[in-house]
Amino acid sequence: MSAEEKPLNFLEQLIKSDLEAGVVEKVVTRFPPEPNGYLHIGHAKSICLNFGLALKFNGACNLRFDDTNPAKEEMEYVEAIKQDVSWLGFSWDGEERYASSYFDTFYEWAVHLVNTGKAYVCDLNAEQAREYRGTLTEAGKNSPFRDRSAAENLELLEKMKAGEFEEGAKVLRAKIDMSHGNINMRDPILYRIRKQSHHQTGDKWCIYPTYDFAHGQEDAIEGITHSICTLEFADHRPLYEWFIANLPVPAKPRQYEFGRLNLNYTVTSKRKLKQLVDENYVDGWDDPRMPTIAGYRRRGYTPASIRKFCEMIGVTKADGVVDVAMLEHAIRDDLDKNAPRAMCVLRPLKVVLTNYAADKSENLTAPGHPQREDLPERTLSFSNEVYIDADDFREEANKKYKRLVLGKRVRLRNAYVIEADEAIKDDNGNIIEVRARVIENTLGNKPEDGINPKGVIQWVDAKDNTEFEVRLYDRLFTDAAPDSGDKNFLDFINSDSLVTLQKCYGEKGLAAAAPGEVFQFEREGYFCRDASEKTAGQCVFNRTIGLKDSWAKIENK
RNA sequence: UGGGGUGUAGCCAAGCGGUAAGGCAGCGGGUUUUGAUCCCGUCAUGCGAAGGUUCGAAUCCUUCCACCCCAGCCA
Repeated sequence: MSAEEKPLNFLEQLIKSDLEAGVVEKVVTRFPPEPNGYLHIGHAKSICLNFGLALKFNGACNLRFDDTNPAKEEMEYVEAIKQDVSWLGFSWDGEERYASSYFDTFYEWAVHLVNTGKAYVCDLNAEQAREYRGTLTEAGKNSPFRDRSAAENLELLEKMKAGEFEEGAKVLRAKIDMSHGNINMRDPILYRIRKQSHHQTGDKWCIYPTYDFAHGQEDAIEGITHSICTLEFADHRPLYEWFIANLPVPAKPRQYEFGRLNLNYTVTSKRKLKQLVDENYVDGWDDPRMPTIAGYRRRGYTPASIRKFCEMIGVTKADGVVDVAMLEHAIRDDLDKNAPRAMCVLRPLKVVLTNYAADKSENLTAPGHPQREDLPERTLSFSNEVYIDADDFREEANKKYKRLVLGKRVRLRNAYVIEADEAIKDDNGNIIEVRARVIENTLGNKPEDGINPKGVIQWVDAKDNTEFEVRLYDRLFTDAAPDSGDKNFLDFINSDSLVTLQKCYGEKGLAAAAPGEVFQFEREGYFCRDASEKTAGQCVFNRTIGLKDSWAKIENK
């Protein structure tokens, strides 16, 4: 289905009709992360949505840090977030924005609410406030401080701002309705006292606005037309609208909600991801097993594959769980089309070719990609000793096994057909070497005797190759829903999620692989030269994803 | 017993009163010097359930059921 045939999602339909009806002249969206952690695949969905909408409808999308809580936020995260959004391929409109740069305006607007009798300073502590708030089914009751005069409220607010009260001693609240069915409307908190310095504003403030008192106003200031957030904020929409209606804001943005992404076998909660990092279950936010943008990048996922995935899953208000196989399909599809091919032997088994001169060697050529003539050919060296994968040889096997078997033939990919004569074993009976013969004139030709090999395997010259480390990654969790119900996600960490293989042999051209470059190691999968500083000076390849393996299904039957 | 939201195949998802798109996964087959890719075929008499309106309902109405979110001075 072409792009123009693809049906519009509900937000695209909405924007299209808003544009046609003249409700807005130009669509402006925003991606508003809080800089309290690294971006993950769920954020990628939001990024693709917000930036994608702007692109599709010729609008603009801002990057805005929703930095209203200095206790949790750090500069490290704002830098990482900027890098990740850029890496995904999007450009925000102008400079990045910060909620904190509007703090003066927010304060003026708080004063405005106080002056219009719509906000008051409340002395209830957190516990008391909870009691007064009521429950989901019972109305709350008015705070005893609800009826302070505007003058008194103003004086107290100024003292809060001046740092004259301790944290938690007072808050500024909107005066709405303590019996409202929507708890967000029961006199929500606008400002709290936090005597902490902020990564952007330093020590200028000791009171900070809450999300509710900030978000819609940020949108209004920036001229956001469609403020898109996840479903759990739908309950906040009436409050969002209340502020827009009761404040002298320069525009009237509208909030819309969509269903956040859930992926099976994956945890996407910043808190839990942070725990995995802090407690060393993984090697940092960019560990290739992490569902973070940084993790996928290090793993070898391409920006295009992540964008494709986000397009595939769609945007709706239904909260479902997407099969991680969809993400895997997206990256396989991209890499199959674009990654240059190479050969690598993960578990080397030496094969000595007894009828090939021991002092001879030759250079063979192989296509860079079976379907892409634009990718350069590569040169493979060949000699009388090659490595093949230990899994590709058996002393005996049934007809389904299409690799090297004693007395049988196999094609060495891009090279000759060989026939195995003998398996050499050590004292424990382990096969340590195979002796085989090259079948004459089979480079590019079938055997002249008509006995064709059943299969093709990869190999590497044992005398001229590149040696490196390979890290095989698998899903981080063994359970499809590791954080559902009362489960503890840490109980389901896959102990085999990282298998490190030393002394893997790849064709010699791989020595020139650039950090971050991805190859298909034929018959194995896609592998990315690690680009992390953690492995600087070493040659390490991370497995992005294996090839689809129908043999595994046959074998496991 | 409150408020908000959602139910279309194993999963994601079109559908907007005219007779169930597409993708992922699966299954069967073909091509192949990658057990990959690619190609072909297959996969909902059924749209949470029951009633109703209509010539005609996944779409409209009624009732019911299930699931998700909300009682941070987090976002």
